Amino acid sequence: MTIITWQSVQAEALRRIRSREWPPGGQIPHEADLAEELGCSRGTVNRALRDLAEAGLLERRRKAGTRVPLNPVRKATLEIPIIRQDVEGRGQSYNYRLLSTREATPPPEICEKLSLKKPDAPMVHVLALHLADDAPFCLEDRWINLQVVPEIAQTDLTEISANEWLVQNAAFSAGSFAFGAMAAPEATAKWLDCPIGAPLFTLDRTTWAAALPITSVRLCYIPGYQMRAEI
Amino acid sequence: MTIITWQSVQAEALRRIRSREWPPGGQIPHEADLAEELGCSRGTVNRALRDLAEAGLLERRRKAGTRVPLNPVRKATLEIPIIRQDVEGRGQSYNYRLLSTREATPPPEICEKLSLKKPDAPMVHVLALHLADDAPFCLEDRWINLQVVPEIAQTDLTEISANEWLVQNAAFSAGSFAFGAMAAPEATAKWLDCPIGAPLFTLDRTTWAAALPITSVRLCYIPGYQMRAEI
DNA sequence: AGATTTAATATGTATGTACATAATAATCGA
DNA sequence: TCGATTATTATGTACATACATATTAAATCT
Repeated sequence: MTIITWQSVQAEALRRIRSREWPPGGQIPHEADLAEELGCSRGTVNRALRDLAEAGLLERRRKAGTRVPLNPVRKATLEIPIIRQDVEGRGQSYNYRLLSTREATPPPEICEKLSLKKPDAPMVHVLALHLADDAPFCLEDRWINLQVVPEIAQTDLTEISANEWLVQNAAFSAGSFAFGAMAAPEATAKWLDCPIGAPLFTLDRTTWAAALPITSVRLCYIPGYQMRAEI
Repeated sequence: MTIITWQSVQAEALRRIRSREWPPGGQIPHEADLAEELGCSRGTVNRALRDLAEAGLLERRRKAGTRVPLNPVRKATLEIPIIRQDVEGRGQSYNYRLLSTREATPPPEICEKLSLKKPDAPMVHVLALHLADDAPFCLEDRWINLQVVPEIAQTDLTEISANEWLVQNAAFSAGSFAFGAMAAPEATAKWLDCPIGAPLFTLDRTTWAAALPITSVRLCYIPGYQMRAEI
């Protein structure tokens, strides 16, 4: 006799969804019925189905029951590694070069990303290059809010990247990402050692501590870079 | 007196992580201790911390306990909507145009994506344009494995997009995504009504039913498109 | 001392029970 | 018949308990 775990219940539910034994749009049996049929407790079924619902493969509503959605919104889990780990995970050696730091008033588009009405105080602007096997890999263009992390002004960013420093030293509460593409401007092309106008994959990230914006960064990856995710 | 829920326990744990009350690299109290301190059962603490661990904000190991990782791998949940929903979610009207369908032998790079040694059978090749407010939005270049979904050959893809048909009619078991950027080739530029060489955000997706590859698709979005995710 | 076995321990999970919550269905009154 | 109220019901969650599992630390043996 095999033991029933919530994983095995989940696997069986997945099988029924994929085999269309539970067709799209259709209602599936109640937790209690499934528990009896599969020979386990309702808690176990609940755990299994709850996870599937979180993944978007089922829709659950109190009293209404559980159904297979007609148009599932697939949720992919994307692991956003620190660039060092991304590079080292590819079996390449990681290196980092600080290109410039300065204190300046952020331009309007950065203010907008940080939800600041107007630039009331200078921020730290960091330009840095991440290298894989000593070849350019990713150009980082970052603005850091001095009002939230004033210590950054005294930090030697030649030793540790702003990315890593912030991850290890700034309490954050929320963040948003946006992926896109852009044509390499002249300065970017120079640093990434690619033709001007080359299509670059970009990752914009803004990070918050409660209601205070900490940092906004744009990462420009070398031509050909791909970011992968599993479903 | 406020009631303790697993959400409130999770919020308190998050607060301690972010406030560095539980510093990076440090061990946090045992479930049993936390349960006593917060006035709830261990099950409730377990549920709260388990979810945080799944999100990458804690590391848990049996006997070793729970610690705050030094270099958290942030996991962003990306919702991959059907393009129709993406467009309609932006408040625009969705439209779809089938540009061409044909049966052909897939080129080597498609075979590779589908993990096929060599093309042993013809597949369906579909080219389609997704429109937002009747303007080009996204060009779809798809190959579909006839051996897995032969019904696609009899389907009228002018009415329903291959994307939607497959979501609703093909049982799938796994998939992988890759995001990137490319320069618009001449044909693509023509359909998307953008300059040749314009930087395009691309999404490659391959879908499987057990060990059988169902489809491989490349979506090319218009210049300026961004895909968003929250953390 | 070094290797192997054994004990201790923190998390992982299953169960039964009880009640909460949300949404639907049924009922009743005007 | 319509609208408001009241039951009903499926999922959501909390708890206590028990045991499983993985891992570490201690103990034991050679």
